[in-house]
Amino acid sequence: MITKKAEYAVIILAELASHPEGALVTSKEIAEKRKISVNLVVQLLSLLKEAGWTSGTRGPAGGIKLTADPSKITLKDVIEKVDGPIGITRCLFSDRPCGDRSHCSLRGIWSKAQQSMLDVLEEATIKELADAALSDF
Amino acid sequence: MITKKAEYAVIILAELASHPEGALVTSKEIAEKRKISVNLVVQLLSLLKEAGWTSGTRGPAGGIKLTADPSKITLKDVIEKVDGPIGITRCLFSDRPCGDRSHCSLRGIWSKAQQSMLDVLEEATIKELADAALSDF
DNA sequence: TATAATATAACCGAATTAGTTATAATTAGC
DNA sequence: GCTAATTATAACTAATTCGGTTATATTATA
Repeated sequence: MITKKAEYAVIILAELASHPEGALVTSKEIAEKRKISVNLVVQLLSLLKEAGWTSGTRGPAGGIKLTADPSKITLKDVIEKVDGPIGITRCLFSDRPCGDRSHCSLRGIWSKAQQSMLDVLEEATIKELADAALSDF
Repeated sequence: MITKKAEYAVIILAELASHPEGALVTSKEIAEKRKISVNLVVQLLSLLKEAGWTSGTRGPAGGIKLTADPSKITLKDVIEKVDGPIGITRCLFSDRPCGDRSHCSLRGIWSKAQQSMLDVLEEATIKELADAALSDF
């Protein structure tokens, strides 16, 4: 399952993307507005920074800003960064069919189902979400 | 994630469907052929029976047989029976957006991604799998 | 009556998840 | 320089889930 942390990370990025480019937003502001524990926001920002999507300035008047183009960050990217590789079944975490078989029909179905899901998550970007979110609140 | 138990259940049904209609197959045979612990096979058969897909005859010369049309059992059915309701995010287990909002764009994306996956799993049947599996071994 | 088989429930250790706590580093303003 | 605000990072924890086992009862054959 896609974890809540991954979902929060998406929300945090969308929140950042909804501010003017380069604007600094504090963890606390994000946490309060999106109703996420400040601790979690801070923890997740660490990952987002590592991925090269955000950068922070410390001290009073500090905050976080986006450093990547939100139209280039897909939901799949964010999920993989936070949760690690995506797999709807344990089978798909291996790079070959189990046992010593060369082919497995079931694996083919899992793979197709997962790819179908990933297609949607690869098409959806943080920017789209940030734009749409304006009408959500 | 789709659990191994759900995956095993699918395999067990496919194995049963690969035998002549009405033929009795023992848990032990299934377990050995598909490399699943006998205990697990037995445990899962209990669920499959509950779903109305199989029935067993006890005693020596007993076994399990399919009682449902394998072309009517979809992978989604099996997964839901074993794992319970499917949800790729926690959000989708609730029947409304979180908070007191009437709309949530992110939820819409999760929903679309999940449905896309379910479309594949709803289209795939035990019969198809059983037929294809002949070439897998 | 012994044995082979299904049926059902309870249990268990390990991993994962969601979230917290603790602590360090940096910077602005007084 | 000191204090407070803020990011940065790591370690920890309680609760849940997962994969699998164990135990016991029931049924049917020979």
